[in-house]
Amino acid sequence: MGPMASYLSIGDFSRATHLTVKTLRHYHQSGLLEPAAVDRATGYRRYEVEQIGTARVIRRLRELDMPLEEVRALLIAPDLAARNDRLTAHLARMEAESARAQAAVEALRDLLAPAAEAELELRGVPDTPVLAITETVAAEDACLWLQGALGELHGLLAAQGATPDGPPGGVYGDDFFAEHRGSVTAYLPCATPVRPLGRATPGTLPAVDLAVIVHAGPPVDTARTYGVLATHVARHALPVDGPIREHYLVGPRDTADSTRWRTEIGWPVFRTGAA
Amino acid sequence: MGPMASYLSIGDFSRATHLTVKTLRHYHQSGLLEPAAVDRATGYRRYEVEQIGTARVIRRLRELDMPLEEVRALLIAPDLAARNDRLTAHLARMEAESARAQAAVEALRDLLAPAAEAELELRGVPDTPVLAITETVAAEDACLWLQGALGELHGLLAAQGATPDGPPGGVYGDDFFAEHRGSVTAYLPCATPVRPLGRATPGTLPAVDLAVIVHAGPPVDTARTYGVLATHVARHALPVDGPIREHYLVGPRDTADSTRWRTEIGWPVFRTGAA
DNA sequence: TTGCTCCTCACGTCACGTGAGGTGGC
DNA sequence: TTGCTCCTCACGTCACGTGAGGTGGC
Repeated sequence: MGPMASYLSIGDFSRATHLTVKTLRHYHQSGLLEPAAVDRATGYRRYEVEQIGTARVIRRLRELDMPLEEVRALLIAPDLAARNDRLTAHLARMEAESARAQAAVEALRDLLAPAAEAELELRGVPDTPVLAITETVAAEDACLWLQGALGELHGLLAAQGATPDGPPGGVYGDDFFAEHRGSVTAYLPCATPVRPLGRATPGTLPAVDLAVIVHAGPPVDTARTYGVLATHVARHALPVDGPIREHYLVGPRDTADSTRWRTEIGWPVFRTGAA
Repeated sequence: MGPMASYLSIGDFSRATHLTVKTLRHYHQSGLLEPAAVDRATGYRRYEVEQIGTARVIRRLRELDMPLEEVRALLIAPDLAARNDRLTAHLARMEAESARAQAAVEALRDLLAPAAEAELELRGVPDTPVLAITETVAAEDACLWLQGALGELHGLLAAQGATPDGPPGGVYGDDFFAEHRGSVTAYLPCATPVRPLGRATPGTLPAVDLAVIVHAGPPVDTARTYGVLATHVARHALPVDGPIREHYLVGPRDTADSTRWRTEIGWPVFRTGAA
C-alpha cells in the first residue's frame, strides 16, 4: 500500500476520468495535464489518483466548450476572483454562440415555413411569352416612361385584335436601383403572335422564383415598399441577384383613384419552403 | 456591351458578394463555386454577374453554419423537396447545437452563482486541528462505529478538561463509497494539545472547498441525501475527487429525537462562484 | 515606372481522431 | 507464447487565414 499503489496506467486513468487515451496524451503534450511520472525506459505515463479530480474539472469545462488555453488559465488562476473572471469571459463567449445558433435555428425555420406575419408570398413564375419594350431609363422618368410604353403595347395589341394574357408588368435591372438609371422593360403577357411595330418586340421572360409583396397606392410610395420587401426577403428567404419584376394588377388604366392601384413587386429568390 | 463586359475579376466579385478573395479561391478549389472562366496564361479567375446570386446564397447558408458539403448538396438538389430536406437536416443540427450552447450558458451561470433552489452552500474550510480516530470500516457498521469513536473522543477530551472547538465530524474515503468498506475518520476539532490515548491521535485535516448540504434525520436516510448531493454537485458545481466530510451538527448526544438530528455532508469541489 | 491586383504554394488554426509500425508486461 | 496495452510519429479533419515570393495590368 505504498505510494506506488496509487499510480494509474493511462488506460486506467482514461477509464476513471472518461477521457480517451488520445486525449490524455494530447493534454500531456500540451502541458495541460501532465502525468505524475513518465517511465524513462518505456515512456509509459503514470497518473496519481489525486489527478482524477483535476481531470474531471477539465472534462467538465471542455464539455462546456471552454478552449484548452482558457482551461489551463482557469486551473492556474491565483484566486477565486480570477477563476470567476475566466468563467465569466467564457460565459460571454457561450452566450454569443448560443444567440448565434438560436438565430440560425429561427432563420432556417423561416426558410422552411415563413412566419405568417412575414406576408411574403413565394411564387414560381414560368417562362412567359410577352410583347415588350426595353429602354434605358432614369429612375425619375420611370413612371412616365412606363405609362407611355404600356400604352403603346396596349394600343398595338388592340389594333391587331389581340388581348393580353394577364396584367401588364415591368422588369428592372440591378443597375436601375444601384445607379438610379438602367434598363427597364415594360411588357404585356401575350402568347398570340403579333406583328412588332415601333419599339415593341415579342420575346419570352425567363422562369424565375419570386418573393412577392403587394404595394397599394401610387408608385411614388413604392420606395418604402421596396425597403419592406428588401428587409423581408433578406430575413425570410434567400435573395439572389437578378432583375426585379413588377405586375401592375390595378393601375391608371383601371381607375383614376390612385389609392386603389395595386402593384406586385417580385424579388428573385433561391426557392425554399412550401411548394 | 458584349458578354465580356459582364465578367468580374475575383476582387470585384469579392466586393459584390462580401466573400473574401481567399474564400472564393477556396470555393473554386473545392468545386463549390467555379469561376465562369480561368485565363490560361495568367490563371486569373473570371466571374459572371449571374454568379453573384449563387454566391450570396452560399454566403447566407454559411452564415447559418451549414457545412460546405451540405451547401453543395443543397445547390444541386433536383427539386424543392430535396432542397427542403437538406435545410431540415441542417435545422436539426443547429437545434442540437443551440441546445448545447444554451445548456453550457446555464451551467456556466450556475457555476458563477448557483440558483437559489439549488440549496448548495459552497464553503472554504481551512486547515483544522483535530483529535481523530481512523479505521477501516464496513458501510453497514459505520453508524455504530462512528458513535463509539466519537464517544471515545468526547470522553478523552472531557477527562483532560478540554472542550471541542466545534461539532464532531467524519471523513470518508472514496473506497468507502465505491467498495462499501473503507477508511473512515471520526474527529473532534480541537486546537488544544491533548495527550493521545487508546485509538485517538491528534492531527490536522487539510483545507478543502466543499459543497455542503444538510441532511435532516437519522443517518439511515443519508443515502438519499447523498444522491441529491451528488446530482446537485454535478449540476451546479465542479466536483473533484477526495474524501467526503460530514459535520454532525445535532446528533444522538444532543437529543434522542432522531428526526431533529442534522448532518452536514460536504463534497469536495473546485471552487467557483461567490466568495 | 509605380502601385495594385492576382497567382500559387505551404503552413497555421483547434482539439483531437485515425491509422501505421513497433514494443513492453502478464 | 498470445493478446492486450502502451509508445511515437505522421497525417486527417474543417473552413478558411496568413504570409512568402512572384507576376500581370493600367
